[in-house]
Amino acid sequence: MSKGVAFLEIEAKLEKFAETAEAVAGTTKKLEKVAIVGDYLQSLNDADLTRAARYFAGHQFAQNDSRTTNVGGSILSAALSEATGFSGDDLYPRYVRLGDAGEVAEEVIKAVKHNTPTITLAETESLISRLSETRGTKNKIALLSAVLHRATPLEAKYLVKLLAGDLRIGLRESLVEDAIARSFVQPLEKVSYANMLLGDIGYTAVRARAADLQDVGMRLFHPIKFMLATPAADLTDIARTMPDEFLVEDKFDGIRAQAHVSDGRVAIYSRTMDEITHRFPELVQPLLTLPTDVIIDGEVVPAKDDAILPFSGLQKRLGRKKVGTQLLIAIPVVLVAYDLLYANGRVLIDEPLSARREVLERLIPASGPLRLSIAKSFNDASQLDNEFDAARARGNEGLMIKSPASFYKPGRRGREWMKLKRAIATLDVVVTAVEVGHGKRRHLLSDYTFAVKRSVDDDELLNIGKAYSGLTDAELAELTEYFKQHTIQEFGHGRVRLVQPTVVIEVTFDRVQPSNRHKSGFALRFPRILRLRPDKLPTDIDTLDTVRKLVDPT
DNA sequence: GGTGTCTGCCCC
DNA sequence: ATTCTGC
DNA sequence: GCAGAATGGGCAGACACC
Repeated sequence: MSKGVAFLEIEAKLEKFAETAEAVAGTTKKLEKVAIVGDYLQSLNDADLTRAARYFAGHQFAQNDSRTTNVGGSILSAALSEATGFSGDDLYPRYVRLGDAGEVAEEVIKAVKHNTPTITLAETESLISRLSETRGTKNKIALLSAVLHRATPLEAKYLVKLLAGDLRIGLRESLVEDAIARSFVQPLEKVSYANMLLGDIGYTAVRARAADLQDVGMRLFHPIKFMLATPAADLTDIARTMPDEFLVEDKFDGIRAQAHVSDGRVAIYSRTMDEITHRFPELVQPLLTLPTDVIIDGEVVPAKDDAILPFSGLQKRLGRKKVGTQLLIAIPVVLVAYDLLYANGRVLIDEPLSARREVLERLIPASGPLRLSIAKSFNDASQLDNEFDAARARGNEGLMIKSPASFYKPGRRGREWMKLKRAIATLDVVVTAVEVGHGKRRHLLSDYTFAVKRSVDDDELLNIGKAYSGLTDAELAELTEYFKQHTIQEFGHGRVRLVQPTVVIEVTFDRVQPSNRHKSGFALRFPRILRLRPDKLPTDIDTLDTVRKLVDPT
């Protein structure tokens, strides 16, 4: 409880949280959002401050808490149905119209109930916690519907949004940090640094209010955020951004990993700062043999000796509770180390990359299960074409280009690090089905399923992927009208439409994989739309044979 | 026991 | 992951 | 330049249902 502030001891209501969220959603101005959230947070006692800060950041639990509710659209809809008497068939068209499960909940609760606000943030926390403990879909539905039964429209709206995993009010964790910093008069950098290391925006808020952020420093086994790279458009983009001399490494297609080693203990963290050590047991021993305590940044890559294996193999080791011996033999992994954030009792992130690498290179061997990423110095971006091809020939994805002067900026995506990837090809395809979007795209048919044709003389269309990204809002709006007029058949109350196959688009992707997802027997990795091709007829599109030639060996 | 559906601050 | 948009 | 929003595919695990 906060010190000597008795009037704050009243239990916070979900209704008030929801009203505040509505006010945040009501403006697009960040400073206004931050002020609204900040004012509200100040009015809460410590326990509720913890909860509200988490919920505003869109989290059900603290980041360092690995629990999940395993509640999604299906359970939310069933619980809402049970609480209101509306059938799934009543709810579905509303979802299509409103594009947000929370808004559906608000609308139907308003229609059938006249509850007064009773739900507290404490109860909200307990509901979420019980949902994570409850086994069985039916039990989860019963638990949730009992709460929705006595909820006001606004309470239901934000309960559902929270459980759906996204508030959609134009507020992310970084703005919550900003609100905490401003309202408790602490430097923003200190707040976000503390949040990262504490792994809980809620506890961070409490510490910020108590002006107790000074001794939150980097510690082993508290992961820090990863520095990210900006995609390079082309080589001139690199040339104009990088200094005269820059470092170039292969870009590995694996899992980004941060390894902490100290005192006979090893922990490996993923980009979302979850501990993933148990999935890669073969890396523990090599890390333990290091002569000093370290925090290493690198990539877990599937590899047999020097040969890099495809990413698809590695996926079989993800999300697994136990990795069996067979899998360990079939898909061995190595940790390719490319940065060093801590060593010999010293924090290195505020030293230039060149200095960090110097220490790293003395520490890590060139080969074996723990190996060094080779960094070459270049002064001419035009030489990167060859280097790129060489990286691809080695089984890697492309190149990373880094300024040797760059400090390690946790959580930042700057231009001091760039990544170069290249699409292997593009395909001309025809749109066969469209779907409505969500949130602010709820009025648009924004999601396109597309097909190639079976062969040069067989026009049978075979779906191969889905994409939305790449088109502007204006193009989406225009296509929405067009597709409404060229719909063959509607499904799911207009959520999905089969359309006349007339719109040709050019799509790109990182690779083609065999898959059962689509009728073609293939799927695309990272599909995106390059442009509309009004100059092409549906009969001009690419064929399954073309696709086959692009398939990655797996 | 086999199969299909839903879920994940999943991983990319 | 990628991409577009508003600030 | 940054943050936010909305979107893709594949995988294992947990369940419901047969």
